[in-house]
Amino acid sequence: MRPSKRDELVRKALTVFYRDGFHATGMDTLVLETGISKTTMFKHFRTKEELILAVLRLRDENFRNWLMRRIADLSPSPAGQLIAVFDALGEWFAEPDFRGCMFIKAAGEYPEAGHPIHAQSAEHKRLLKKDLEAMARAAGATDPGLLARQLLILKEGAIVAAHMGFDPDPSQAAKSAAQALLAQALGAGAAG
Amino acid sequence: MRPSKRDELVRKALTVFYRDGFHATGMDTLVLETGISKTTMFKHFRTKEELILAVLRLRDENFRNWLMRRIADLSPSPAGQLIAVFDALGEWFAEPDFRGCMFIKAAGEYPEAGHPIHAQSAEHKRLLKKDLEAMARAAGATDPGLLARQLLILKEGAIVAAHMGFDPDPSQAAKSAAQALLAQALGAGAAG
DNA sequence: CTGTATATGAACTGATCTGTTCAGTTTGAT
DNA sequence: ATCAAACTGAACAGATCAGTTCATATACAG
Repeated sequence: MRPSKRDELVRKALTVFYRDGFHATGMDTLVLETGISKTTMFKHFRTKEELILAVLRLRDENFRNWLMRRIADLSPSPAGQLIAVFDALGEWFAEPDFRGCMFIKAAGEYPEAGHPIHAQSAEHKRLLKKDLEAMARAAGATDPGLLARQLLILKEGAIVAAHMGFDPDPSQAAKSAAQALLAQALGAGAAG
Repeated sequence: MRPSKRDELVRKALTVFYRDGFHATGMDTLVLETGISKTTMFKHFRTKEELILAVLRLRDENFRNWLMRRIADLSPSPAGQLIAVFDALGEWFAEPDFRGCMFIKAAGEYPEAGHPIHAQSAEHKRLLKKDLEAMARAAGATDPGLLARQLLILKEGAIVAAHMGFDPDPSQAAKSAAQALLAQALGAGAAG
């Protein structure tokens, strides 16, 4: 348990960056909000960017683990789990501290594709797509790649809708769309 | 043509904010990139926030006008136009300066729902939803509100996918999903 | 030609930004 | 008890932040 201060910093910085944004959060703010000295911060991370990258790594791990475990709890079958994704999203959206997707926000604040923060955010989405595609294949979809892409697009759209508040129940709207797409992807295979 | 400098400022500031982000763009950068003096800027807008709001108003007008005209050119029927939305998106994604949705980014950088910039960004999406819902109603969808919400979620997801680059052809994936949803929304009406 | 509105550059405020330096303190293992 | 590693606060650097001030310049209408 040696590097506990580092983990504590990353964990607490995550909540501040998520709440206020990356550019809007200064290192002095992090000193106040984490109670960790600036000297220690810059001993563990040479730059703010490195800290952000560590935060995003933690977020990726936390989020994907949470989602996969949640949908496994909600449904035993791969097809059911693909739909349960949107029930899990609905639970997330209802949390009082929900502020949208940290990776979408990171990619927005660092908009160049080549920027490390942007690239790492995109990687999180690619990993999600791989997870969905494996489930779509296990469910017996005719084109698991396409279904995974469509469901991922629905997921990202629902998150944006929930954060910006222009849809009264984005997870439900996305879920009904996902059901139609899944039925089509399974039905076509059975019929062909 | 009296307030031409003001319009010029808003137009040029839009490209810089869109390219680099809001917090990342300082007023001195705008002086360099627009060639307009800081004194003039702060005569037209009392704060940076007011300038951003004007930029977002222009962006809303430009984008919605462009989208509606483009889909009207691509298809004569409401149902065809709902699908053409995703062809139009594909053209936008292919532009070299494409950097995602300015309103999603604005809402990300100003994450509090009550913030004027966040609220105005959300309003843009609500106006888009109204446009889509009118088209869905004209197309004869059983539940025009639901179809509009689903298509809007697909649109936002496709934009995120295009910006973050985790889908090889997001507009096509979203379009095929939209076709399935539209067919369901029209078919159910004909069958019932 | 004159008066008014608009635009300009440059300097300035005071705060905040990322990152550094340094001298001293806490911590934990041996 | 000792020693090294980790942590601390505070001051500092130099740049940049939003926004102001002021004296001057340009444009245009009567």
